[in-house]
Amino acid sequence: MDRQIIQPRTLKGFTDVLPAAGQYRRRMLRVIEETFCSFGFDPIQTPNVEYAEILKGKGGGDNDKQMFEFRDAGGRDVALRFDLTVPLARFVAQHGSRLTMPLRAYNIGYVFRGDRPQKGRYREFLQCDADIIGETDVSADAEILAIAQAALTRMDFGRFVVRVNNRRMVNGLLNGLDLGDRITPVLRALDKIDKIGPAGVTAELAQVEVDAAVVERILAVLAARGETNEATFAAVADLVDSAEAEAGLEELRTILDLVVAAGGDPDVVRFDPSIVRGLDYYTGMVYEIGFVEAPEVGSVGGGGRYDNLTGLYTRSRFPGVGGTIGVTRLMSALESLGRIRDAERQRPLVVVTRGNQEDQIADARLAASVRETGLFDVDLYPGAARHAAQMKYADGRGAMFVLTLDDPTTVSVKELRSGDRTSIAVEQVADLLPKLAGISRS
RNA sequence: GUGGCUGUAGCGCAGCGGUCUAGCGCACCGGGUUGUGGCCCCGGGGGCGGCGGUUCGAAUCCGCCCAGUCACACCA
Repeated sequence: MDRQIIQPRTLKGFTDVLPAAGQYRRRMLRVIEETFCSFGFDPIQTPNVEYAEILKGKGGGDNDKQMFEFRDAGGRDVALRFDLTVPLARFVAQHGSRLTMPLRAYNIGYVFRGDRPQKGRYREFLQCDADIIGETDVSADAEILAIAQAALTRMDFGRFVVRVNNRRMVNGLLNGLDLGDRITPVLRALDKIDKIGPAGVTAELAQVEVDAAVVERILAVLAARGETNEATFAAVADLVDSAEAEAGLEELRTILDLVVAAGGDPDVVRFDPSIVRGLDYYTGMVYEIGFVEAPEVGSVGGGGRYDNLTGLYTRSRFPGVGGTIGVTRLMSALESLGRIRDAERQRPLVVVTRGNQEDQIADARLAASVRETGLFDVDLYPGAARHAAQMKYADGRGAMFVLTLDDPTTVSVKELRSGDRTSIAVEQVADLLPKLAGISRS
C-alpha cells in the first residue's frame, strides 16, 4: 500500500503567503488603496495575460527575455504581463474615448518576470500602480510623488527615502559630452554609484572608453548630492551648461516645491542625480523608493514620466506619469527584519470555545453578538475538541479573550494575557469586552 | 544568461569513511499533571535529493543530474 506522494512544492520564484504575513499584506493593501482613493484615483484592472505583441511592443528589449510567453489552446501567442504600465498604455489607447482626461487610475495586481530569483526578487510579485494620463504639466508628477510618500508614511513601517531625478537633465548633460551610442552603458554606471562607488563607476566607464575628463565631469555631478535638496540643486547647477539640462533642472525644482506644498517632507523626497532607472520608456521625472531599514532587498517602488508610451497602440497622444509600490518587496523587507512573527491583527481576536456540544446554537449566537460590535475578529471554534486543546488553540492564535458558555445564559470571559476570568450574563458580553480591551466604539 | 555555496524528519540543525537499527530543538499526534491555555513529565509517527562510481564497508569520498540559495547582469 505505498501511495505515491506528490512532493508539495512551488515553482522557482513563486511563493505562498502564510497567515501571519497575510495580515501584513492586508494592512499594506488597505493603506495603499485608501491613500490612492484619497488622492482621487479610481481603481481599474487589466488582465494578467495579454497578447504577446502588446507586451513586447517595441520589441528587442531586455523585458522580452524575461517574459513568460506561451501559446493558449487556440494557438494565440500570449504572455504574462511583466509590469502594469505597458498594459495601462494599451488600456488607455483602447478606451481613451470613454475616459475622462486627465485620467487618475490605480491598478493593483501581480506581474511576472522570468528573472533568477534572489533576496527580495521573485518571478511573481504584487505591484500597486497609480498613474495620471493625459497631462504633461509637472503638477501631475508632483502628485505621484506625494501619493507615494503618503502611502508609505501611513503604513508606518519605518523610514523611506524617495530619490528623484529628471531624465531631461541627465540627457541634456550627456548629450553635451559627445558620447554617441555609449549613453546606455554610461547611464547604467551612473545608476550603480551607491553600490560600486566612484572608483567602480570610473572603472566601468573606462571599459566603454569614455574620456577621463568626461568621467570626471560625470562623477562631479554624482558627487554633487548634498545634504539638502537646495545644496544638491546648487551643486548640479554649477556643473550643467546645456539649455536642455537647465530646463530639466528647473522642472525638477518645480516638482519638488509642489511636493512640499502638498505636505511632502523634503528630507524624504530627495533630489538624487544618480537615479536614472533602467526602463527605457521614461522621458522626464524618475524616482525610486528605498526602505532605509532594509536596503538589501532593493527598491520598494519607483516610477516616472513616460510621454510616448501609448504611441505604440494609437495615433492619439497620451502622455503619462505614474509609479508603483512593490508589496512583495516590502514583505521581504519586513521578513528580513524579522518583523513578521505573530499575525498582527487590526482588531483583537476573540475565540469562542465550544463549551458543551449540546449548545452549538448558543455558541453561534454568542459569536455573532461579539462580531456585531465591529471591534473584534471572532473565531468560533469548529468542532468539539477537549477544552484544554481549545485553550491551547486560542493561545496559539494570539487571542485576547476566550469565551466559554457556562450555561445558555452565562458566559465566562477569560483574558489570556492576565489569566483573569469572570462570569457574566451573555447580554453583557458586547459591552464588557471593549472595556476590558481598552477600546471604544466610536 | 554567468559565477559561488548548499542539499540529513514539516521547519532549524548535528553527524563528515565502520560505534548510525542516523541524533537534537521546535512543530505535530496520544496520554499524564494543571487554576479552562502557556510550564513540566511519559509515549508516538516521520528523514540521509536522484543515479552511478571508489571501498570489505558510504549520510560521510568522487562524478553527473536535479533542486535550493546567494551574488552579478537587470529590476519591485
